[in-house]
Amino acid sequence: MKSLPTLPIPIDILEQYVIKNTHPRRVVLRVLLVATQPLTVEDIYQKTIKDGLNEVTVYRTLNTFVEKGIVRQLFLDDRSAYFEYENKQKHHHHLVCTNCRKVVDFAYCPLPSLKKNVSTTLSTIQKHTLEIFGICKPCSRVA
Amino acid sequence: MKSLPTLPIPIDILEQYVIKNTHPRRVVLRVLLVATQPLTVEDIYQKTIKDGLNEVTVYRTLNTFVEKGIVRQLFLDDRSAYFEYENKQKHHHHLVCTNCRKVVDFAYCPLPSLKKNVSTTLSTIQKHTLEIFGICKPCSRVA
DNA sequence: GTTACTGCAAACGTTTTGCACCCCG
DNA sequence: CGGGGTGCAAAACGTTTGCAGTAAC
Repeated sequence: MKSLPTLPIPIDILEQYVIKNTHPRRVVLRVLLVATQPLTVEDIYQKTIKDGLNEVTVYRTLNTFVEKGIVRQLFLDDRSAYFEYENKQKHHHHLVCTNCRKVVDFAYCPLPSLKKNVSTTLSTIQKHTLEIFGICKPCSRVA
Repeated sequence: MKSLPTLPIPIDILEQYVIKNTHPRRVVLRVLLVATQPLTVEDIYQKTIKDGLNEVTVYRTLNTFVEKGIVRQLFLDDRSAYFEYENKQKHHHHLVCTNCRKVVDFAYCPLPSLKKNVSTTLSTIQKHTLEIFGICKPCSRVA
């Protein structure tokens, strides 16, 4: 039987990245830590209303986290941004069902084999995206 | 001396995709055909004002083109969408300079080697993104 | 005690919508 | 001539900003 991985503790993360340990930051971080897929600001805000958070504070908190490298911001063919806790241990990309919006992590990354080719144009690589969109198995059975 | 590739003619494309041949559509298509990199709606609108186009019409025209598969819509870590003429002959991805916003096409595509792996989750692949962001050589020399 | 964070209201840039008119096929 | 396309104004949406009050260190 596989043991569950221990989740990091919000306060420890805030301390580690040397940013003030405030209520909104602990709450947003907790939401992201337990999330099983990337969340929009609206998703996160809805889960934090009961803790008294303001939507603008969620935006500002997420921007701070992204700047500090605690959280990764993604764009999934939407008008809205998605956020996920940046787990440096397992870099990954995403498979997205365009029907039910379910997002599944995808371990393969092509970047290492591209670096040489890219370097003729870009002298520094900052980030990259690889997302694959389609219809997931459950959704294709229904349709 | 390399001969320039012949550009498709807007009217022919509109006919081929069976949509009404109107002034705004010909103008927007012409702009996309001669573009050397993906353009935002604002970019396109600016180039079509002199032809009397309305910004809303540019939006609607582009949405129609995307639905018909004439044009590809991309998201480049921005709040705004980018559009490029869908040249089915040469599928490609993008290298984006985060400093000067220059976008360069990138021929390599990892999808073929991923298909098998993806298929355990997605029964149909509709589209995919691969964009690499960094600092281009000219920009890195200045900084 | 300072500095940085938060909440509120208001502004912002991008995109969509409702409706009357117009033009392509 | 009918149905789809267009222009205009206005709304909707996601996100950012200014400012006064508050909390963390």
